[in-house]
Amino acid sequence: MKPLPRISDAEWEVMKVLWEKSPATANDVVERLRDATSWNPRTIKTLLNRLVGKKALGFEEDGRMYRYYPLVSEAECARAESRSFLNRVYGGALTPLIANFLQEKELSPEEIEELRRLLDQKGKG
Amino acid sequence: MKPLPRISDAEWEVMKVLWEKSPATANDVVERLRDATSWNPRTIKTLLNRLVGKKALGFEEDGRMYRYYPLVSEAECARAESRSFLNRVYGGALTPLIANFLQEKELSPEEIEELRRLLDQKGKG
DNA sequence: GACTTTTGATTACAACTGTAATAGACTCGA
DNA sequence: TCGAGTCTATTACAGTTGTAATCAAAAGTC
Repeated sequence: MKPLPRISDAEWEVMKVLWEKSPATANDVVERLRDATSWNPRTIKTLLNRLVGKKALGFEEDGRMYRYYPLVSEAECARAESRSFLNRVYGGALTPLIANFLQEKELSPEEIEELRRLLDQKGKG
Repeated sequence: MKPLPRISDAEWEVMKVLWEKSPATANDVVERLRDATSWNPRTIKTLLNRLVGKKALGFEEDGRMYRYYPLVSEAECARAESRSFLNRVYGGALTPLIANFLQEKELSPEEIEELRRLLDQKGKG
């Protein structure tokens, strides 16, 4: 298992864009972040650069532009982040985390049903 | 609602000790972290200091020693961290987060039962 | 009272982050 | 071919974090 790069908050936003659709040029990313953030395009370029440095992104040159794409999957990053978060805040215990979230978030009946299904499956396995 | 201080990873370890039992002197904290970490006592003093600066901890003087105690509760910090984590990694959606955790963590039948109970309650509410 | 020990306070310092600005290379239109 | 625009690369700079060392004050020891 390759060691995952540590992706910061701001960098994560950039990764999300590229996980959603890639490859994409810097300008594509800027465009797709325009609504969600108020970042200067320079800032986004910097983040792209750092992510390349961390080997979270790769790119192909296309003329003088780069087309960036993820080198790590969203799922594996999310898992890694989740683990470290769970350990840090809840000492690794899943139940209190979920209990806490359930308490404060509204869930649609469909979501509740979905989760119940997952639990059932877990109970059987 | 008072704004919560941002508590870093290392600082969180220190907070956990004080959430568990306080007030405690710096040396108490050092002692109680000896097993869990390999930090130099100086480092722990620094962290205590920073946490006081951030108003996450308060202290009473006891001679030339301080007795530290939390100014913010573990529950509120955990909630705040959870929210920001959920937003960052899962775009605020609870179901995928739980699904992800359920997938990779082992749960005892009791835990599953407990979670099912929580869900039922949620479904009714 | 002078010296050592102990405790918090101050200072250190590099890596990482957020947030850009500037520089250098390349391209395209005139 | 020359200037204007457009990319990426490099540099900037302050705040946070991890990880301590040093300083200064107080307190106990001889």
